[in-house]
Parts: sequence; C-alpha cells; structure tokens
Amino acid sequence: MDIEIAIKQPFSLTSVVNSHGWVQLRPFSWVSDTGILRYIDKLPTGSTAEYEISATETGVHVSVLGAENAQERSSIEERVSWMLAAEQDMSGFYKLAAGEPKLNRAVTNVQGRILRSATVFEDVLKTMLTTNTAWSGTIRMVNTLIDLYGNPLQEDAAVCAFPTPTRLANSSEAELRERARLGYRAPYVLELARTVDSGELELEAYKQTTLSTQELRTQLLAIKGIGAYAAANLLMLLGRYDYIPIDSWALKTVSAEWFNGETVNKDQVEQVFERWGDWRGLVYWFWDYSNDG
DNA sequence: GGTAGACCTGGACGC
DNA sequence: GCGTCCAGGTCTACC
Repeated sequence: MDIEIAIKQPFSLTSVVNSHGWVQLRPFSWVSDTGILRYIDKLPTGSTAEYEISATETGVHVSVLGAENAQERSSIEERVSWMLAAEQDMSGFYKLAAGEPKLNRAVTNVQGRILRSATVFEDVLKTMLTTNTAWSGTIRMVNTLIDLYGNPLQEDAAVCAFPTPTRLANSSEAELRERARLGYRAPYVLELARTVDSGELELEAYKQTTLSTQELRTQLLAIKGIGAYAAANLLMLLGRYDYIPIDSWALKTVSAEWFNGETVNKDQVEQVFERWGDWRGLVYWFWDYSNDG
C-alpha cells in the first residue's frame, strides 16, 4: 500500500527526524543516505504494519507493508500525520525566530516540528524511561520492552512494534523489574499500562484536547513517574511550548551560554527564556548553543 | 511549600 | 574480576 500525505509547508522530514533522540529509539529507524524513516506500528485493527516514509515536494510518501484495507489506510494517514506534526502551523515561531541570530539555524533548516510516536502512550512511556538514567539506559530499556512484549510484523517476526498497553498490563512488576530491567520504574510502567488499558486514563484524547496547557500539565503530573521535567517534555511533544523541560543538560548548557559556567537553578533557566512567551520551549530546544553538548 | 533521602542501573575508575 | 562511586529525575516523608 502506498499513501501520499500533504504537509503544511515549510516542512523538512530530515529536520523532524533529527529534532530529538526519538529516532534512535525503536521502533523508529532512519537511514540518512536514503532519507527513509522506518517505523513499526500496531494498528487499532490489530495488524502490525511497517512504514517507510520519504519526503516529497508537498509532504511525504508512505510505503506500507502489513496493512490492506481502507480502514487501515485511513488510520495510517492519521497516525503518520500526527507523528510528523503535519497539521502544525509553525509560522508564529518562524516570525519570532527571524529576529534572533541564535535561531537562524532553526529557520534555515525548517526546524520546529518534533518527532512523535504513533501513540501518546508510547511517548509517555518512553519519556518515563528517559528519567534518571543515561541515554544508553533509555535505549536498553526500550529495546528490552520491545523484544519481550512487542508486536511482531507478520512478514518478519524479528521486527516488532512498541508494546500495547494491554500487553504490558498483563505483565507483572516482578517481570518488568527482573526481565526488562526497568528497576524502580517497573511499578510506574505497569500502572501506566493498566490505567490506559482499562480506559481510566485516555492518553490518546490528548492529541485533540482543548484543555489549557496548565490543565494538561496537571493531568500529566498525576501520572506516577512523570515529574516536572517529563511533563514539560510531553507538553512539547503535544505541541505546547510554554514549559521548558529542565534536566541536568539544560542546567549545564544554560550555565555555559548565559552565566559563564556558574551553577544555575531551575528559576534562572526559566528567566532566560521567559521573554519568548508561548514559544519558549521551542526556543530552548532549537537555540544555537555556543557550546552544544 | 521546601527539602532530604531513597529508588535502580550501568559505566567509569581504582585496586 | 571485584568493589566503590557517580549520574540521572521522581516520589515520599518530614519539617
């Protein structure tokens, strides 16, 4: 199955893919030589499909393996559009960025959209697995979860989609601790999977929510394992940019950029970006730091 | 409302 | 090869 998706311009697939570390986490993969983004997705119909997404003049072309009917086609269009933030109007950000030399790179490279997983559940869980661990630990935990609980592609059983809430809800805390090596995060992951699976927590509704950012943040913070940093990160993924995901990297980077390397706190980071209003999260994210990393 | 300490893992380091 | 220390956010108990 082949699908063409139109995306609001300007748009750069490469910039979306490289917007953050998500592309390094399965079931994403990216071959920069060919410019093809791969993703394995478990569809609501129950089928597991593989997408090969490439750029076109007006958006993207999606070559699909593992899905056949019209219902699945429509679902894939919707999910890929969400993953690439196709519907987002970034003109406000570019207008603001035009007057700031440190955001020239963002404008030139058409940065601004942030790569998302097909489901909010996957993004919340992955965000949970970024906290209090090195990036290598996040990669390891995501890999293990997919290997143990992922949904295999019919055409190639070695290739799996991210586990569904139902699959994880049927595991146990001991299994998540000992086999998946999630450590103290195991009960948080299990609770997330169970509340989503039971319908108590409707994460996918956040894709179209009319809640204010404040209300949305309050709901995200109510999820065990999601604190201030993780909630701000998720708000960015949901297209709300008025909170900054302040982690240890942010403290170091802001210190080097504005405070001559002196130790800074969370309030000082927030003060630096306050003037950028509702776009401050994106400004923080795509700022051309002098000492990047 | 603010803060200290526990949580868990893997990697770096010294012996 | 073994033991120790450290980095990384969030939660809970306590003040």
